[in-house]
Amino acid sequence: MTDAPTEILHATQCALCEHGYADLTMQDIADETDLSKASIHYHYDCKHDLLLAFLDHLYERFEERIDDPDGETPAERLCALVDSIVTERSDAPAFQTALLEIKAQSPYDEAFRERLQRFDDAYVEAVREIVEAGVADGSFREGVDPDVVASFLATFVNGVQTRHVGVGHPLDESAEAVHTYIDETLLVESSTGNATGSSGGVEIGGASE
Amino acid sequence: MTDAPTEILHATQCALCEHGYADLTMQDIADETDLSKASIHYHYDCKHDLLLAFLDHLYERFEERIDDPDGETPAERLCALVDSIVTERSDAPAFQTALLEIKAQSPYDEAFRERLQRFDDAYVEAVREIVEAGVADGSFREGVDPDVVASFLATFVNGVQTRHVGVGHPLDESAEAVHTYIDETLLVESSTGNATGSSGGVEIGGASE
DNA sequence: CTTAGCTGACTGGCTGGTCAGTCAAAAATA
DNA sequence: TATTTTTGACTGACCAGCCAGTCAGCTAAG
Repeated sequence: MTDAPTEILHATQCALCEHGYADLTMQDIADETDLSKASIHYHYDCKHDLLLAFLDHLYERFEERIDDPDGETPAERLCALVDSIVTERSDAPAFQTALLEIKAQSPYDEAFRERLQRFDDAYVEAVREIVEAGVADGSFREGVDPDVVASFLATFVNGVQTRHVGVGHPLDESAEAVHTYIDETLLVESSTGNATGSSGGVEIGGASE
Repeated sequence: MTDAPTEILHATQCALCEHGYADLTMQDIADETDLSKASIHYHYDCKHDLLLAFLDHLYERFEERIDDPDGETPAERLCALVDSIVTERSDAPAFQTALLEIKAQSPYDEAFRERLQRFDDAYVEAVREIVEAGVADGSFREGVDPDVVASFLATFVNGVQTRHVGVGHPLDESAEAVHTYIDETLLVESSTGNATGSSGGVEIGGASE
């Protein structure tokens, strides 16, 4: 049994997946717990505070997830880092949608923006370090600028999520596109081998749920 | 003076910029017109119908805008097409935000999704044609697949908007990143000359007075 | 007894949508 | 032409439902 505040944060995630951010009510969250709506107000002063706490909670898990991605070579690690966001997870689709809703609210909310900035900064930095390692290591081209590539990939990954949520563009197609980008633009061209040890031969048209 | 329905659509855009999608009320829209809230219900049965009509209205302007972009060479035209969405305009930031809010609602609304799909399809197709022309024309590498590149750029452009709205990532930096991508990945490497002249662009919802 | 945790019942504000009725202009009628 | 009727555009007032947040009070543990 976890303590109430943590249980509420967990319930918030469930409720977000089921109802989305826009339609999220305190009652929805309460319904995912053994507590009443009033109890949630006992632990978190207002809805806004709860959401901020939730984002902070989420960031901690995010940080762990992107820290030290799987893979031997920088190319593999870079792909793993991209996939960690792009690849579909069990509860992902609905949750990604809710996150995009929150992103879209960030201009109206300084505190949200600040939190999202942390996610972005952490991700860009993680990518940058790997690219930097790849260049030092000799597996990436000499010309590549880690800062530029990191920002480019971060932007692209944002696009993957948005386009997936917005028009249902399949994630695996996007994933393959990034892998191709990494192989062709970043890697020094030795053999045509792709160090991209990702899902072999994914093709277009996977009907995503 | 325009007719009432058109005036209401215009008012919808203004209200969206001022209040965002999430906080948009029928009263907000009415306040941007000489009409009352009830009058808007006279012309559009419900809020949802009005929003759909607004998206249709927007699509018409979007189609015209991306049709036949400025530029002599395919590379120039491609950059113009990218810039037409990426480049900032006076009232753009707020409106881009509202559009992202709508995108984030698309999973909950079949009709929205259908409209957004049209935007995406039209844009991808416009890019594809230009890339195809570039390959035929010899200015782009032989290996490039117009479909893949078009989808890649469409995804990236989505990311540009999302990252701009979500964490305030500067648009011009993104624009430069795409230009670099086009120069280095698409263009056959003759002289390092970049045909990439960034032009004053337009985008999804240029509010014409 | 005190207090932390919790709750049902309630409130106040907001918002989409309705409705009876106003009004001017077009259409019909004499 | 003069008068009446119809109709399209519009409106203020109102309603029903929803939801964040409040509060007095309950209970069990220390």
